[in-house]
Formats: sequence, structure tokens, C-alpha cells
Amino acid sequence: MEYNFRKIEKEWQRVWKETGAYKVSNDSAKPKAYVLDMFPYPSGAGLHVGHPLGYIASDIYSRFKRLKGFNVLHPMGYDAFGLPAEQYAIENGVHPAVSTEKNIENFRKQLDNIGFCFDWSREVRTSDPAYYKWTQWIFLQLFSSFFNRTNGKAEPISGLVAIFEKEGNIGHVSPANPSLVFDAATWKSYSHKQQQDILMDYRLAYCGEGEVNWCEALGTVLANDEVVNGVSERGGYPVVKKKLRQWYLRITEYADRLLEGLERIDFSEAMKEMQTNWIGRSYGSEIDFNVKSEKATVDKLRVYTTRPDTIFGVDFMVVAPELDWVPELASAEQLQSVQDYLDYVKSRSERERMAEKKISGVFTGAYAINPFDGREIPIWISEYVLAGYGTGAIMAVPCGDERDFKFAQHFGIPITNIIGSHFDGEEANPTKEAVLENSGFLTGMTMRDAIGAAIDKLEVMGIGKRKVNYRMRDAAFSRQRYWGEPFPIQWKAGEAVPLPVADLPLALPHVDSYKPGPEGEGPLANIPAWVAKELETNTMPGYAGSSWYFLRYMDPHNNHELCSRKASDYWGQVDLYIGGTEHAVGHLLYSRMWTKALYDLGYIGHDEPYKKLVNQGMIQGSSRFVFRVNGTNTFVSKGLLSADGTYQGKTIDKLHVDVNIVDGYELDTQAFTKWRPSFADAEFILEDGKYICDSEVEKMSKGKYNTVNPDDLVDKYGADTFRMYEMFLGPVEMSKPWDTKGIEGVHRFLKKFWRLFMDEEKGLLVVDEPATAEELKILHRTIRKIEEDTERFSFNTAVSSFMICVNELTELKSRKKSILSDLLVLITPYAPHIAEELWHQIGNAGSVLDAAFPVFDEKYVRESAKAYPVAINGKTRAEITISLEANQQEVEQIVLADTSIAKWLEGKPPKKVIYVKNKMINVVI
RNA sequence: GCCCGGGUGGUGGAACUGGUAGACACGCAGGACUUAAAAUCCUGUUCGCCGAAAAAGCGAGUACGGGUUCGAUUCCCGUCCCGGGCACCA
Repeated sequence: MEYNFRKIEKEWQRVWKETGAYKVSNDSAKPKAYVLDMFPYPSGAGLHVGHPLGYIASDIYSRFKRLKGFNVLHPMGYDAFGLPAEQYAIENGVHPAVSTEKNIENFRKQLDNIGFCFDWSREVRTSDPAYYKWTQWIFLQLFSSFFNRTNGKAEPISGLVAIFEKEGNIGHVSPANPSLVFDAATWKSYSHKQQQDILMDYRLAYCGEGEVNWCEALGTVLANDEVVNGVSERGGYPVVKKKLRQWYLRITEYADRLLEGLERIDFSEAMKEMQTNWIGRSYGSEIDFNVKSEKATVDKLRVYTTRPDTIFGVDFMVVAPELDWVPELASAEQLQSVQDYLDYVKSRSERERMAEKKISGVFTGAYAINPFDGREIPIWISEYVLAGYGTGAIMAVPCGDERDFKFAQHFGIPITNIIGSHFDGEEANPTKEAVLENSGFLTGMTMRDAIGAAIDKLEVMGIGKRKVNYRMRDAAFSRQRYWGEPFPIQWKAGEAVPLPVADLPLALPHVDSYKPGPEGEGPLANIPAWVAKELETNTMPGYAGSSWYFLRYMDPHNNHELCSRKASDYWGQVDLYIGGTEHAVGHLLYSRMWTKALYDLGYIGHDEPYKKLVNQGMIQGSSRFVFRVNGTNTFVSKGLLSADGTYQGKTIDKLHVDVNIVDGYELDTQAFTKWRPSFADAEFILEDGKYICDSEVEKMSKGKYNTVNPDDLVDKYGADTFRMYEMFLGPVEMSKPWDTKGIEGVHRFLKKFWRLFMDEEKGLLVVDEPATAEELKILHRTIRKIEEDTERFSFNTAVSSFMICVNELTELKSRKKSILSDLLVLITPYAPHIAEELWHQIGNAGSVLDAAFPVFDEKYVRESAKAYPVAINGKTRAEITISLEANQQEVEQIVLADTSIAKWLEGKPPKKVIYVKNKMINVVI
């Protein structure tokens, strides 16, 4: 019987489906394990070989935990709202729900091909009204809550209203408007609208004003990456910033808890660092400077600095250009330059400003007065200072800050040195250890000490105060789009009124056109009935549905709650979460915040969603190129080109060619002529009868013709081979280029594995006889290795161990049922189909999916002696087998008596003999 | 510019806590079986030197230059290159 993987795999997939082998119960005496993949956006392009990498890893881990006796939740679903479907709808008139459904169907088929153990009865789709009902419900919870800073928790806003009625807002500073203070009587005197406006500044989900990239010509709002050089990527139309009503999540209130939570979860240090940097907590102070300007309409400039100790080294101020009052600073002489600069900045996207390396800015003509020495400090504006961070203004200290230094140098601003020899005039020195000079009352102090002293003095003078700042901003939570969750909000006389929970879900209405509404509103603004009901016309962003989906899997069909408390208490945190680093600061922060809010409000019992996160690397494409003689249809093999890339002096075009018609580097010229009509009459200049292509590692994408479809590989080699090969490629966390060539080796391995059990003619070879010590040693070494490697996600080395084990058993012609049965269980997580088939072939009952993972017993692998490497001065010179019982003295005797060692000693005694038991021996001479 | 990864044979990678560098594969070369091919199996494969060859031996070698150590792919300092991320964060 030969290894007919096509038949075996289809057959067992059918059986597993029929028997509900992957259905998971919420009611089990077994310990639980929750293994989750970041769910995919079902794009029209389908899966390529990069996508399943993480899914295979989590699938192996899930199956492994199941064999180890866990009740394993391993669900899958779709992040089904998103821009591409809407764009496709605009271009082709197909409703996003229709194209999404079709794409999901295709994804499902591709996923099923690979043989995953997902419990599909728990599938979720964020675009399903039964799902987004609860996304809307959570939004209403956030809308109806505020963050109580006195105990650091989200609480219902009704409690805040009660407090306001009793004592005003003395104990609860407004996050959005810190200077607002009112007492109970004042609160009661406010109109309903005024009260609602104040409450909006406290809500965790709130409505405010925000700037968007508005493109008049396209009549739509654009994402940052759709704007290039101030014009739209599509069409090249002008883009301006426009203020629109926007919803936000007050994630900044959770900044400290998001930082604290990182200490309790198992994320990579790199990931924690990224989140920490994103939140960006800094300790500094705000300082007010008096302003001297021609117009004299601005009397104070408030800056934020982490280094108040350097205040005597301030040589200029920089203000963010977009602050409203900037023109007020301009002197008559500078007004034109300031206006020109503001126009320039307006045309630039945020992204461009960030990437900009060249220094730009303009002097306003106004001065700030140093409060300690009365010096007049010129005030500049420059795009390197952002309005959204701190106060939108900085005090620039060129001797201590690199950017300030370069700015001063570029514009010829004189530099004050306050750190003596620590500053060399060549580059800034950001030290905190220097002793201050030229610094008034701070002179003679180390900078570290002066920070506190400076703040103390500023506070006494009433012109400065300590301030903790966060880099993170509140999360914009609305989009002017169609294909997203509608907000369950009605606008009545300018007040946002939540819909009653009983009216959820607020279903996304049918539209005839996906075109944007008037004035940058979303397509929902085009529906008269919608507008008549005064419903919010924005929709929620892509990350809304993905911020809580891990909870829905636990109880996916619950119509009364987002997830029953019983279910969420049983499954608790996700034990293993696998996904890419691109979500480091988006999805992972948002879902952590939602979890904390739901925890605060008592809906779930844990405040961190993911116990452990593993990041999968990106699989890059290995592109192939052909060389066409410019202006002809003649293609030259790579090796025939000159060093300068020409052929017989003629220019060459380097073109991407579909990797699927290249075998390694050799082009299938037949297939090439059929690939595209324009190549039908292509001519080839070959080397050694072959056409050799060039290659480059690039991102995998359709346009580069370097995508590989898993379906093709599964068809050719089977799912088990594909699964093991993806793992064999290297560590999951690492990025690596895809190379189909190596898959043959893994396929050969599985065929060899099969032949341990089966002979093509004779059939089953397995015998029920006692195993030898040698066989048991091989088995138990493998058990130990597979268990350790799977537990630490080292799947590539686990595959190697299987290969080694099979090579050794083949060598021994071992056919013992007891050995091979255990081996089948070991390989089940990796190659479930072949394992199940052989499990039944050798006469085992039940499914191998539920077999017990073999228990490692050290006694079978114990050794009595070791072949030690013996080194002379660290260089290995011999291998001597010595008993593990031997002591230092005995070892020295044996080693020094060895002829190949003795010759290095030339009769002299060694200085030292280092003997590390079970490791090595080193003779020092 | 800043932050995070990573540089090991022709290729993917292994070496888990400082202890035989290159496991396991791919590719390549040679051979067996076959009319032939596929499949399968066997042998070799870091580089250089020495050798007719084999065996054995010698030297170098984990991006580069230093350091610590009996011993460094692993730890420390400096440099270069590649990949990814970013909101110039005061």
C-alpha cells in the first residue's frame, strides 16, 4: 500500500467533520487551554503561503495540549469589515456583504485544505449583525462610563452625575478641560445641553472635533498613506486638512494601567518596549514664559520640557505651526514669511512631516522672556514640533539636544553653553551628569539635582508645575465610510443620545451608492430615512470588532450577553495568542483597553486579554526576474549578461516573472510563452540549454508575481507535508523568504515514515513484539525532544527530531507496534492525517486525536559512558569515551595516557586539566 | 533621525544555561536498481593545505575589529551591513 495522501486526507477530514471531532464544550472537568490566532481580513486575493504560518503553529500547539489532556478552545473567524470591500463595491457595484461572503467562502476552503482543528461552530464575523450588536453594546458601555481617577477604574457616568449634584467636580477634574471647575449649585444651574457637553469631556467614548485628510476632488476622506506629497495617491488631487466631528476612545486614561499590565503578561521584550514607547510616559514640567510681541495679544507661552534644569541654556523657542494663535505672534516684518510657512505646512501630511529630515522653520518676530535672567528669546515656528504633544511648544536648548542644536546651526542662532567642557561645539550632549555653568541659581549643581530645584523654584514663583505627559493620544474611533458598524447614537438638538439596548443591533442599512455623503460625511448621510431618524452617519473603524472577539468565541451564540460570565470565567485569558508584529501598538493596545474597561464594569473577571503572545515572522517572497533586450521580445539568460547589466551593448529590461513557472532558477520557457499573450512569440537566448532567472527577496504580493498558493502545494504534496514544511522552514518568530524547493525533503520524510509501517506490495509490516532497549531509547529521546520543542514553540527542530527518529528506526528495520503507536501520537499535532490513518491501520481503537501523549521515562535514555571531546588549550584534538562515573583523577589518568593527547604534551606535565562532567575535557599546556 | 530584530556552508537552518560549529533538510557530485525514466537506496559535500586516492593530520572559520575566559556563534565594547516599525515626542 502506498502513501496516498490525497485519499487519506480527504477521508479523515470528512470523518472528523462528521463526528464533530473539533467541537469544544464549555463544560469539562479537564484543565482549559485557549489558543488563538489573530483572525484574518478575508481579502479577495485569498491566502498565500505566508498566512498559515501562525495558524499551523497554533494548530500544532492546540493538538499537543489536547493530547496532554486539556480542553482546548481553538477558534477562527473573520475581521470582515474593512476598506477593500468598500473600494471594490465602489468600483464594481458589488455589495460589500456579497463580496465578503464570497471571500470568506474561499478562505474557508483554503483553510480546510490544510486540516486545522478549528471549532467552526464558534466562528465569528465582525460584520454579522448578531456579532456587531455586541460591539455596539460595548460602545454604549464606554459612552456611558467615565474613568474615575481616584480609584483608577471605569465607572458608570450616572455615578459622576450624582457626585456633581452633591459636590461639583472638585474631586474629578475634567480630562478634556482641566481648568473647568464648578460646584454643585453651578452644575444644577447649567442647561441640559451644557451638562451633556461637560459629561462628554468625561466619557470613555466621546465625540469631539478632529482633523482629517479631505480631498475635494474625490469627495472623500483619505487615510494617511493615501496621501502623497500633499495630493491624493489616486488621481493626484489636492488634499487639505478639514475639521470633522469625530468619535474617540479615551484610551489615555488607561495609560498607566496599560503600562502596569505589561509586567503581568508574557510578551516579548521587543513588543513590550514598542508599547511602552508608544504610550511614552515622561516626567517633566510645564513652564510659562512671558511674551513680548508687536501685537501684544499673546501674553504667555507655555512650554513642556523634561529638562527644566537647562532653562538658562534656552536660546530659542519653537511653536507648532498649526496652533491658532501663531499668526498673532508674527511681527509686521515677519508676517509674510510666517504665512508662507503656514501654507507650506498645511500642504504636508502628518506622515511626511514625520519622515522629513531637512530642517525648516521661520522666526515669528516675537520673543519670550526668560523668567530668571530676563533674556529675550526668539520664538520660531517649525514643523518638527507637533501641536498634539505636550503644550505644542518647546524651549530649545541647543547645547543639550541634538535637534535643537541642528536647528540653531542651520539658522545661525547663537548657542549658550551651560555645561562647560561637556559641550564641544560640534554636537549636542544630552547628559544629566554635568555640573551646570552660566545658570544663575543653578550654577554648580549637577543637572540631575537641578531638575528638581528648578521645578521647585518655578512652582514657588507660580509660573511652572510638574507634569506627567503621555505621548499616546486618544484613539480616533470613527470613519466616514459605509462598511463598518453603525453607531447606536441619535443626535437630538446637538446632543448625542444613546439608543436603548433593546433596539440593538442597529443594522447597517442597504445603500444604492457607496459614494461619500456631503461635506465629508459617510455614505450613510445619503440615506434620507437614516438622516430623518437623526442617526449618526459615521461608522466604527476596523479595530472595533477585533477589540473583543476573543470573548465572543467563548460563548458565540449568546443572545442575551456579549459572553456569559460563566463562559468567560471558565476560559479566562487567552493562553497563547499568535500573530504578526504589525499589530503591536494598534489592535493589541485597543483590545487590552477594552478588556480593562469590561473588567472594571464587572462583565468579565480578568483585565488582560492575552497571557502569552508569540509573534510570527513574515514570509517574504523570493521573486524571479527575466531579462528582455530593450525594444524586442528576446529574453537573455542571466549568466550571459555583462557585468554592467547589458547584453552585447544593448539595454536590458528586468521583468518580474511568475515564480510558479520557474523551477529553482530555471525558467520553464514553454510555460512562459503561455503566461501572457505578449510573450507568445518570445525568443530565448539560453546558457547550457537553460534559461536562468535572477532572484530577489521582496514582500510577497500579487504584483510581484511571487505569491505561492497553499492550495497548489497541498494538492501536490498533501496537507501534512505542507504543515510540516512551513514549520521546518525555521523558527516561527523569524522572517524568511519562501522557497518551494525544500518541500520535497519533508515529503520524502513522510513517505519514509509511511514505509516504516507499510510495504507497497506486502502491506502492513507492523508486528506486536516487545521493543528492544535500543528502540526504546530512540523513542524516549524523541518523546523528550518533541515535548520540549513543542512546549517552547521550536517547531522546526521538532520536525528535525522526527526525521532523525525515522532515520534511526528505518536503519534498525524496527516494526514494533508499541514503538510505532507512540510515535504516531507524537506526530499527530504535526501531521494529523497520516497519523490517524496509520493509527487505524495498525489496529488501534478510537481516534488518535484523543490518544494520550506518551510519557517520557528517563531510564530508557540513561547512558553509562560518554564520548568526550578532549581539547588542548580549547582546540578539540581527540574523542575519548569515559564512564560517567569517573572522577577528576581517573579522567586525567585516562586522558594523559592517550597517545593523540600525549604527543601535544611533549613529555611535560599539563598546567591544568578541566573536566566538566557530561560535557568536555580541556587540557591546558 | 529614533526604536526593535537579525548577520553561521552554494541555500533554509541547528548548536536550549559559555563546553565537539554546521544537526536535520535542500541543492550539487558520484554510484546502485531500471531498456529508460520516476520512485527508492548508498557515498561525498565549510574553506584551504598535504596527498594518486583513502585514512589520518595541519591551518583558518559563525559580518568586521578588539576584550573577558582554560574555552566565545553564545558575554562585554566599538564598527559595518540587511530586515521591520515609527507619531522628529522635547
